Amino acid sequence: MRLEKLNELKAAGIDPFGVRFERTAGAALIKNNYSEYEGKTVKIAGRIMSKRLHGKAGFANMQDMSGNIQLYFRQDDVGKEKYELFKKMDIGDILGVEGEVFTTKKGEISIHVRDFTYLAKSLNPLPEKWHGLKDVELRYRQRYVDLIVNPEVKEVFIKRSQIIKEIRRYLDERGFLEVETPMMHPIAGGAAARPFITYHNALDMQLYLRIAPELYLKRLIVGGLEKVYEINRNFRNEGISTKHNPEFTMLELYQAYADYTDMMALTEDLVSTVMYKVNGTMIAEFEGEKIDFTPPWTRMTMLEAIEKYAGVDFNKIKTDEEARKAAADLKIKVEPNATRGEIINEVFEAFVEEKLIQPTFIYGHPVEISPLAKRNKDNPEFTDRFEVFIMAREIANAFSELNDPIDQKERFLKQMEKRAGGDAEAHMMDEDYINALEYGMPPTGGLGIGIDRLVMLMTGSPSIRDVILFPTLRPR
RNA sequence: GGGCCAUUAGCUCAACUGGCAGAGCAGCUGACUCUUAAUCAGAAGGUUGUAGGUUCGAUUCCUACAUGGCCCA
Repeated sequence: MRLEKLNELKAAGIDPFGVRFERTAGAALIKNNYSEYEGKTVKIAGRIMSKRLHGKAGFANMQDMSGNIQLYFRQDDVGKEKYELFKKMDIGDILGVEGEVFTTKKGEISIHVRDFTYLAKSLNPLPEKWHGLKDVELRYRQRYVDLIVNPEVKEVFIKRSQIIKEIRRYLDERGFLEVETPMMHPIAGGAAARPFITYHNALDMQLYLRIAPELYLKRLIVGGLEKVYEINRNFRNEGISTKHNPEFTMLELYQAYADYTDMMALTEDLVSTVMYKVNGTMIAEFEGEKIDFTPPWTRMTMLEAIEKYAGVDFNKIKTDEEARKAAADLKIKVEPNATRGEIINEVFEAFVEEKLIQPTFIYGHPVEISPLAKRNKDNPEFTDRFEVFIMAREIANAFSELNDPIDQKERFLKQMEKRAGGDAEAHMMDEDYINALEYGMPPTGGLGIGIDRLVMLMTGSPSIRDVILFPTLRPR
C-alpha cells in the first residue's frame, strides 16, 4: 500500500527521500522560548506522529529529538497540490516544514505551515499511538521503533550518555588519563569468568575477547602512567538475566601510590557526584525502594556482614573443616574440598547480598577469591579489597593491587590448580603480567564500576536490557 | 541447566466449559477550514508462533519444538 504511495509521489515528481534540510529551530526550543519565537518563521524537521484532518485544513504532530510540536496546515496557505500531498501523508513520514510560530485557540503552541518538503517516506506503519510498543521482545529487536514511539526509552539512553560523560569529566578533572587497551587477549585475565573465544587467521592463533582490562591497565601503571582509566566493553560467556548481558560496559581505573581506602573515598564521591549532576537529587527510586546516595556510605567487613545477616562469627571458625561444617549448618552446598575463604564467600552470597539495599561497602575479602588483591598486613588470609552493593547488586569492586610478583605467581598457580580441577572461571597464568610486576609496580589502588548497573539504578530501570540499546538476543 | 507463564490482524488487547475469531488504533474510501485519543459514514484486514495428536469439531485439551518474560541454580 505504502509502496503505491511512494510510486505516486515519484510519479508526481516528488523525491520521497529528500536531501539536506537546514533547520532554524527545534520543537522544545520553540516551546521553551515561545515569546522569542511567536510570529517568527522557522524551519523544523521531524517525523509525523499523528494527523487530524478537517476537510481543507488539518493538524499533525511532528516529533524531533527534542520533543513534539503541532503543525497546522491549510489549503489556502499551502495550495491545493501541497494540501493533497499532506492528506496523503502517512504517520511515520519525515518532513521538513517552514512556517510561523503561533498559538491555537485551544492554547497549543504550533507551526502555521507555509511549505514543506518530503525528507523520507515511511513504508512501515508505526505501532499504536497511545499504547505504544509494549512487546518487550519487539522493543529490543527493533529498538529503532521503540525509540520512536516510547519517549521514556529515549530519556533513559540520553541519561546513560550523561552519566558516562560526567564520569569522564570527573576523572579527567582529577588528572586521570583515558586509555584504550586490547579487546582481544591471548590470555583472558582480570576476572573470574568464562571468555568468548575467537581466532586470528594470519597469526594462526586463538584469542579471547577480554573479560576485563585489569592486567593491561596495571601494566600501564608499571609503565609510569600513574592515573589511568578505561570505559569500555567486557565480554563474559555466561548466562543472560536482568542483571547480566554477555557484553557490558565497565569503568576501570588505577591510581599509583593509593590503596583501597582511597578507592572507597573516590567511589563514594564519584558516584554521588554523578548521581546529583544527572538527577539533581541524591535519592533514586528503584523497585519501590528509595536509595540514598549521600555519602558516607555504610562500611562493613565481609565477616561483620555475615555475622549480622547469617548469625555466624567466622572469626571463631579457624579451619577449613570447621567452615565446611558451618556451611552445612546453614544448608549451603559447597565443594567437599572448599576452603574457609571460599565458604565465607558462599555464605556472603547466600545470606548477605540480598539484604544490601542502600549503598554499602563490604571490605576484607578472603584471599582465595581475590587472586589480584594485596593481602591485609595484619591478617594475610584476607585482602585489602571492597565491593559496593546497592539494591542487592554488585556495583563496584576495588582493591589495593597486589604488586609482589612472587606472591602473584603463587596466586596464579593456585588458580591453575582450580582450573585443572574443572573450574572454568579460575584465572589463567599470565607470565608477561608477572614479568611486568618484576619491573616493579608502585602500590596502587584499582577500581571497577559496572556502568550498566549504575545506569539501571540512576534511571530506575529494572532490567539491564533497558539500559543497553541492542541487548544480546537469539536471532529470529 | 530446571520450574512457571506468554505467543491471536501492522500495534494494543478480547473470545465463557471445545462450537461460525472480535474490538480499538493504524491503513483504505468519503464528509468536515482551530483539532489534539478530533468527529461522522463505509469497506477491508487472520495458516490464532511451528509441527504433530485427541475430537464430528481445537485459539481453547495433550506432546514436541521455536522465541521471549519471570523465578531458581
